[in-house]
Amino acid sequence: MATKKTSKEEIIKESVKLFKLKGYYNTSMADIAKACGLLKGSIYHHFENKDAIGVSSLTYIHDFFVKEVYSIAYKTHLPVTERIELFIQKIDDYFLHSEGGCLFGNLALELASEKLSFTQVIKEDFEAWEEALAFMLKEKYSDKEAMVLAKEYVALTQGSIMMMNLHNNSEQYLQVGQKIISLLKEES
Amino acid sequence: MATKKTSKEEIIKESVKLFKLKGYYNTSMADIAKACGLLKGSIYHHFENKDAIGVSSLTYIHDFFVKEVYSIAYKTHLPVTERIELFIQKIDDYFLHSEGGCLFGNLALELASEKLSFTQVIKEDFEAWEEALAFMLKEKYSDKEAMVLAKEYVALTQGSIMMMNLHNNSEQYLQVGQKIISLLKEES
Amino acid sequence: MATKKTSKEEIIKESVKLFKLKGYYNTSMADIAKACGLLKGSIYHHFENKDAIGVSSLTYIHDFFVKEVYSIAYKTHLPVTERIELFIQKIDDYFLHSEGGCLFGNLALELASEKLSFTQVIKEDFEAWEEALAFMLKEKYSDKEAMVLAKEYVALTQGSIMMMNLHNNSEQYLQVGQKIISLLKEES
Amino acid sequence: MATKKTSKEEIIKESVKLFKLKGYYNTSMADIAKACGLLKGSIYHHFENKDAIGVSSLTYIHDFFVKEVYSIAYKTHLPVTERIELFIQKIDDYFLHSEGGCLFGNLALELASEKLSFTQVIKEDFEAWEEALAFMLKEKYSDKEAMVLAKEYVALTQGSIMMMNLHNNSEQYLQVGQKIISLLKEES
DNA sequence: AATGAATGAGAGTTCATTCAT
DNA sequence: TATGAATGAACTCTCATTCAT
Repeated sequence: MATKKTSKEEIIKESVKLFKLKGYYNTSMADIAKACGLLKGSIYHHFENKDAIGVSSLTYIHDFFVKEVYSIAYKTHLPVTERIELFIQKIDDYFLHSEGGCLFGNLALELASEKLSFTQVIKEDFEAWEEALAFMLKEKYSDKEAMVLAKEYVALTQGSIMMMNLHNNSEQYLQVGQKIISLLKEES
Repeated sequence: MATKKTSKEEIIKESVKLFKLKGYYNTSMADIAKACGLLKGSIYHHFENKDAIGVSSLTYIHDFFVKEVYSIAYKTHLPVTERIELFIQKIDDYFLHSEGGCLFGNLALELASEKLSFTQVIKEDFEAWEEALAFMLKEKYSDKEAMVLAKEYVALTQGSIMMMNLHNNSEQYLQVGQKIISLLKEES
Repeated sequence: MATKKTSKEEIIKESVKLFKLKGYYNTSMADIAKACGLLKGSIYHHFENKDAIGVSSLTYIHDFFVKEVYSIAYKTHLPVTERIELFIQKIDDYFLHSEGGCLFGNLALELASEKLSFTQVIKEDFEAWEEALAFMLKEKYSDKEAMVLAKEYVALTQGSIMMMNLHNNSEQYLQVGQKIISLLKEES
Repeated sequence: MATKKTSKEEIIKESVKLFKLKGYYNTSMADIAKACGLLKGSIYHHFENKDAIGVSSLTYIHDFFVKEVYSIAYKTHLPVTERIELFIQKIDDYFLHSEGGCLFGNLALELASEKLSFTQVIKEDFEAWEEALAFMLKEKYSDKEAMVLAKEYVALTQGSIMMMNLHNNSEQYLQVGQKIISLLKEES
């Protein structure tokens, strides 16, 4: 479903990389422009300002996760054990190859109290993630239990990405996915 | 004209608040100075540069946790159930009243790949936290299991603080501490 | 509100004037900008930093002297007496109308032990000057004598410019050129 | 005739060293204080401001030269050949061991058009130097010739110090003194 | 006399943004 | 659409100077 690969998308892709690695404030418009082979003035043909790039970057990643990952939870023609494994697989694939960790987590901590338009998208993503997980967990747990477990596992995943990022070491991270899977696979 | 006798510790305290709420790059020397009732130039009387304030802020909080929190784990004259409850109590007290979340977590995500002198202190703190937790868990679990659980709970705590911060809602956070306590209190 | 199309060369020309009159450290980026009708931030569009302006200024003057003055020495189709007169004429023309003296001499004394990239260009210029003079003097003197005389006359010229500058009086300076000419014109 | 070695003199001595090596504007009050083992605020007990240190430094060196060097010219109970040799000897002793060159020459070029109180002292020194030399040269040359030669040799000395300083090489400098001596010693 | 905290101006530099070409 | 020159505000940091202690 890859779309036109417009310049706009290229700018977003490069911005995502930079925001993850360098942070939002520490990434300049010149950094973004350089990464795209442009001059900084030229970016304003595509985005109104830096914040617009920030929001678009978050939305871009959010859309990817909704379409490619969270949607898996709702493919009820597949058994839930298969769905949860696919779900975790996709998430692991993404974060184990994502230099700089998770854009949502990073910007959540850097900008939480300052840029409300950003936190809005971040919250929406985390909620979609939690709901998708909870939807699957409800096959075995009560609605309330499922939601609590889902929230816990999203938080744990974010904390693990933070540690993985800090230590440049993915060992610990991997066990998170397996724990989630086992929540549904273990015989009760 | 002159003399207000601002101490290094005062500057650090104000900086910690600002760094947590606004982030590192988004906090200016003028912001810090203003919070201390000084002009921006005056801060350089106390700190060589902004990075020195950053490292000192991290070290200040780290020292507090080592002395006031992590040390509890090693007070072996107390029963482990009492120690873990005190330990969690102290951590909860801190983070439930800490506007802007956890300085270590926030700066870890904002600066991980950019300021190695910062990540050094952050790593040290997380390791001290993990070791203190593991030390208590070893009363009931193998050395290896204890360390795995400790790492998991530190990550989970960080992730929970992130969510609490994002949603301005402490509900979910509180259950993390209780889960850790129950790891040691439940009859096996 | 933009666009005045200031060229690099314009900035260099104004900088040379200012550096000669006020010295390097005492000339601010704002001074340079103002002389060019710009704001200080705008200069960074043309030069990476102040030192780059300094080196470019020295190089600009050096290139002028190489092309317009020192080259005269090597126009061997002209008799040496004509060459030396032209050579001295050009140098006099320059320094008698150069407010603030000689950029090379001034910056040599202000920055000799601090900015090695500057002293490099300054040395190169003085050496080119000495070699050009020596090349002409070799028509009447041995290689060694010619070089000694050349070095002496460059030093004397620099000292004379210093005095001319200090006293706002060109009398003494003018005799230096005549002495050099007479070195080649007098019957031995 | 060494006087009380007051703090004031110490500050001047350190300032002279720093001004010669780093230039006037590039030497901060903190630099001077540090060199004296003081804090920068303390200097203001001895000097009203930085310019006062600058003028005092120039005057200090000027007084030294008047008393120890230029005075030699007027000791008419000695033969002029002995006087000129002593004179040159003293000057060579000074400049061959003077890191950073000549304070008068350096500040002349850095501050000529900016600090008139400085140029005043500098001019006075150079004039005293020229007059002392001329006084001796008058034994063999007309008044006018003597003055012209004296001015020429002071300028040449300054130019030579500049080159010596720039190249970190004293070879060429030494011949200047000998040339002056030979002006009086050669049989006509 | 010396200290050390503070000042206030200004240094060099960066940055998001604008806009004529 | 892209460029590149310019803006103006803000940034980190330095400096000469002041003054209560």
